[in-house]
Formats: sequence, C-alpha cells, structure tokens
Amino acid sequence: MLRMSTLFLRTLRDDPSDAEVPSHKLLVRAGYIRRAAPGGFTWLPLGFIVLRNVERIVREEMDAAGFQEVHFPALLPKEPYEASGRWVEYGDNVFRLQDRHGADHLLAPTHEEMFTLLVKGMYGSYKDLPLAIYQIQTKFRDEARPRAGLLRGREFVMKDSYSFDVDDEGLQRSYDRHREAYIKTFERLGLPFVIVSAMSGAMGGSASEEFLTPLDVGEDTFVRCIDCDFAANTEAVEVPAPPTVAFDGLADAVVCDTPGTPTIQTLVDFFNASDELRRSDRDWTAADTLKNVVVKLRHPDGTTEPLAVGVPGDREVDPKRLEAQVSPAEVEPFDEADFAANPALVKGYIGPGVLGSEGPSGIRYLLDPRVVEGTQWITGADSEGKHVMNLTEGRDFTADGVIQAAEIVAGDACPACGGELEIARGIEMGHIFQLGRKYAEALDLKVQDESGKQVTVTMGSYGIGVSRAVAALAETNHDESGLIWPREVAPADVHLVIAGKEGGPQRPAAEQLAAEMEAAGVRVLFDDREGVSPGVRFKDAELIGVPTIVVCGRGIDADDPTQSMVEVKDRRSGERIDMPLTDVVGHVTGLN
RNA sequence: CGGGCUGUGGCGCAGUUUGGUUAGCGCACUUGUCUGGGGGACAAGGGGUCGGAGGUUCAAAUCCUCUCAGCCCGACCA
Repeated sequence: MLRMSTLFLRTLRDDPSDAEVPSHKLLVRAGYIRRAAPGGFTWLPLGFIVLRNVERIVREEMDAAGFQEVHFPALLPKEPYEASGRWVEYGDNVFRLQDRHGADHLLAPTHEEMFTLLVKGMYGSYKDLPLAIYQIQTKFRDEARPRAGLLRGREFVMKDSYSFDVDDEGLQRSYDRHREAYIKTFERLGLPFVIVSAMSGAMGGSASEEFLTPLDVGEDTFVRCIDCDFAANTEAVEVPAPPTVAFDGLADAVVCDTPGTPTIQTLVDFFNASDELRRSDRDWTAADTLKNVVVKLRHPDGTTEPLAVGVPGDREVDPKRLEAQVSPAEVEPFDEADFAANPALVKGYIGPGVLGSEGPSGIRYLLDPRVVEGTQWITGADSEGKHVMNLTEGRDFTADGVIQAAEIVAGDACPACGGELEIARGIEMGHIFQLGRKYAEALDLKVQDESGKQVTVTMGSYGIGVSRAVAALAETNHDESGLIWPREVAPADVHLVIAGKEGGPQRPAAEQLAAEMEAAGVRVLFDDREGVSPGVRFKDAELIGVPTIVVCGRGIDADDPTQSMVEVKDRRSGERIDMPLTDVVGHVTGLN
C-alpha cells in the first residue's frame, strides 16, 4: 500500500516551464519524474512503479514467445564496434569515453555487436539454433537535441532482442515470432499502433517494420490509407506507374518561347495566358509540367556524382525519399560551381534533352514513376527562355530509370487499394528488422551446418522503447485534469480518498477498507494525509490518474458502519456511483 | 550545427529598457486558529551568492565581454 502521508511525492499546480508536450508536463506535475540532466530524468516512486509495470509486460510477452533474458553492461569497449564499422558510422550520436589507461569505450546505443560475440563464444552448431535472446537496459545516445521529456532522451530504457538463424527461412520465422509478440505487447500495454514498413537505413539489412504510435507530437511522418490498412513511412511508399499511352495521334513536340518563366508557376501562368498555347478543354496546371532537379550525390568513398530527377511540376522532390533511394550516398545541393562545371545545364530551363547518361551532359537521369511511356509534358528546352510542350516519354526522350523521390501528399492514391492516403505523425515505439549477416560477417559468427560446413549466421534485431512507452501512454491517456493510466501499468488500482472532518468516522473506515482491499490483492494508493482539504485530494487524485477513485466521505455512517456508503469513481469515464462500503472490495476486485 | 527565445528561493513569474534603501509576488513549505465535497481563510515565519566567470562603476539582478544551461524551429536521429 502506498500511503500519501509518507510517499515521496510533490504535485505541482503549474506546468514546468521547460515542458511542452502533455506527457512531459503531466508526468512532472503529478510527481512521476523530475528532470535531472539534459535528456535525462529521475524516476520518482510513482513513475518507477509505472516504468516497472511496462517492463514487466514487455518481459512477460518476450518470455511467453520463448525468448530468454540476459543483461549486458552499458559501458563497452570500442573494439567490437570498430569491427562492425559502427564506431565510425555512429558518429556523434554515441557517447565515447576513455578509461584511466586511455582505452576507448562507449556507452552502448544498441547492442548488436555484443550479442553477436556472446553467441559466437557459446555456440558453434546449427543444432543450437534458432536462438532469440533479449535484454531490458538503459541505452545512451548523444542526441543533438533531446526534447519532449521522456519521448526523446539521451538516456532511455529499451528492450532489445536479437535472433540467430542458419538460413533466411529461419530468420523469417524469428522475425514473424517477434512481430506477433510485439503486437501482443502493444495491445496489452494499451498503446495504439500502426505497423509501417520502413527502410532499413544505417543498420543494414532488408525487411524492416516500425511500430508507430500515432501522436501529433511524434516526430515521424507516415502515411496511411483511409480506406484500407495500408501504412508506411513516407520513404517506403511506392508510387505505382499509370498505364502507358500509345503514341498514335499524340501531338508533336513544339519548342516555345517562354520568356521570364524560371519557375513552374510563372510557366503555367504564361501558358494559360497565351492565345496560342492555351488549352481549349481546361487550364494548364503544374501537374502538366516536368520539373528536373539536379543534385549532387556524395558516395561513401568521398566521390561525388550529379544526378537529375524528373518529377511532375506540382510536387517537390522529397529529400528524405530521395536519400533513402540513393543510400548509402548522401544528397547535396547542386551549387553555382557545379552549374559552371556543367555548361549544358541552363538553370530554370533544364530539360530531358541534355540529361541522361547518353545525353550531352552525361548526367544520370531518373524519372518519377508517373512519367511513363506516352505521357506528354511541358518542360525545359535547355535554353534560356524556352520550353518545350508535348514532349513525350518514350518517343521524344528517355531516362536512365525510375526513382521514388517525389513527395507524397495527402490525397495521393494508396498503393495497396487505390484509396486516399493521409499524412499522420507518430512516434516510433518498436522496430523489428532482419539484419541479415552484416554483424555475423563482421564479427565472424559461424556455425557448422548438417554437412559440417561453416555457415555464417543470419540475424534479426528488435527493439521496444520502454521508457518512451511510459511517455506515449501518458500522451495517449490524459485529459484536462491529469493522467488516466490503463490499469495494468497504473501505479495502483484504487486511489482511496478520505473526505471528512479530521476526527470523524471517515478515517477509520478508510483505514479498514484499505487493509481489506490490500488483503484482496488490490493495489491501493491511500490518501491518508492529515489537514488536506477535499478539493486538494480530488485534484491530486485526478492528476495522478489511478483508474479507480474511491471516496470515503459523507456516506460513512459513524453509528452503524454496515450502513455506510462510499463513492466509486471511474477516472476515465468520470462516472460516479455510490455503493455500500461492504461491497467495495468485491467491486474493485472485479474491475480490469 | 544554423535561427529565435529564456536563465531571479522547490515550482511558476515580476523587476533589467532608464544601475541606487532590506530583491518582490503567487504556489509549495513551517507554526497557530478556523474550515472540512473540488487546489479554503486569517495571522506569523523559514528559505535567494539574481546560471557562472571576468570587467565598468562610489554602487550591478540591471551596463560590457566571455562562458554554461534550458526551450522552440530547422538539420540530424531507435
């Protein structure tokens, strides 16, 4: 039983000034956490109970799936991370430090290398596999900008698991088992989530999905279909190609003088204002134009290469989508010096005529999938003040390939069902992906197969943000008055309030009720403070957010306790019911 | 790393432009009395090197220089 008279707790009437998002404000105000360091929080007694509850649920679901728990140090030597290349790849995001001998160490941001080495040291046969092990541990990332309280810290609790299999089929099975376990875990936590396919990114690997909790304060943008269950990171959306059009009867390409039209908007306005160029059936729009954007790719070896991307003029090139497509190369702007080095490019009037590996510029040219054979475009004629119209793909120009780099906007067609896509914000709560053999190869993790041959193990890696889940739960479960915890993660089942004059019958009745509830296995947070007005107690109870609030007040009968009535309030619905004191234990043990 | 804003008792803020008694207010805290179903009232208290360092001045929370920290936007990121 938690007694508020002695609980290490101080609730605040005002929001802390450094808090912006609801979870941060409420968790501090209600006395769950306090900021201790940039991006680091102290867990106060109530908060620590919630954190452990989340941990327990995660642990139980991992165990139920047959995964085994281990625990690594957070402070690790540099060597394994050098072997995998991540000592360099992780860059400034990893905390590095030296010991007294000058040896390099790091505070682990994640543990692929250590798990790989652990298995290497213990197992050597295909008979030992499959294996999946996990830990729940504090991770460190030197975030450029910690923010939003617990949602993005530099130190946070994460559950990370790793699977080990001899072949791809085994990896797929391990992946699927984790996927199922994650679905159960998030359902049990009461966290809404969508599963989006993700690009595997810097960690390497192939199949990868993220579990996102939709939240406006989240920092990931994703798209989902309003008609079907399709959801994906914007980087992973594959825009389908429309059907091709036969060339028969298509108008010839015509070069037009279009003075003073360096932008898409000025170009479209010019066409619509011209008697010769105007369309009879409708106005020209930006979607009729083909915009060619040139960027510079920087490859990991340091070399650079220009790249031209052609997208319909009504959309921008999305840098993240582009970068995901050209990874591991990085995208840099094409600057004045680059234009000077490529005289074939006329800024503002770049057209397919000079682009392409075979073209005068020799610049590789990739097209948006919407630009299919037979589509006609208004685009640059590679000469100051000139554009070309009716330029037809496949007839008048071709490119080196297709690229998914145009921005996705709300209302775009769903790649799965053709319905309408919407853009939403979310926060990554879990991530599962098939690492493949990157780490096993780097660290030489092999086992003997049935024929006695050495084979490299294939791995998967799976994370859940545990401390982040506490924040996400607070974010998705609160109202104007305070937090509203799902029962399984709540710091208590019942918040018992004394609301009566000191010296009255309420306190002894509440004491007895608290003892009875506890004996029945109900977790009780008991507001047994003296000299605190009822208003304060009610406000605190609502702020703290225990799912059921029981009030011993006016209904307590001093003369005949068996006649006493108490009030039972559901924090979430706000519904209040009066019931006989003697029924309360039975009632609250039946809640869930 | 770029742009903007902010650092004053535990929390939230005023005071800084125009330097000048003892640095102020609300909440919280202590003591007492009253009150007792929605952060109640009255009274009396305790708690501050004004983020830090250096400088200007007879005098600095206030002016100058440097520095540290926090928040927001962007870049980056499980």
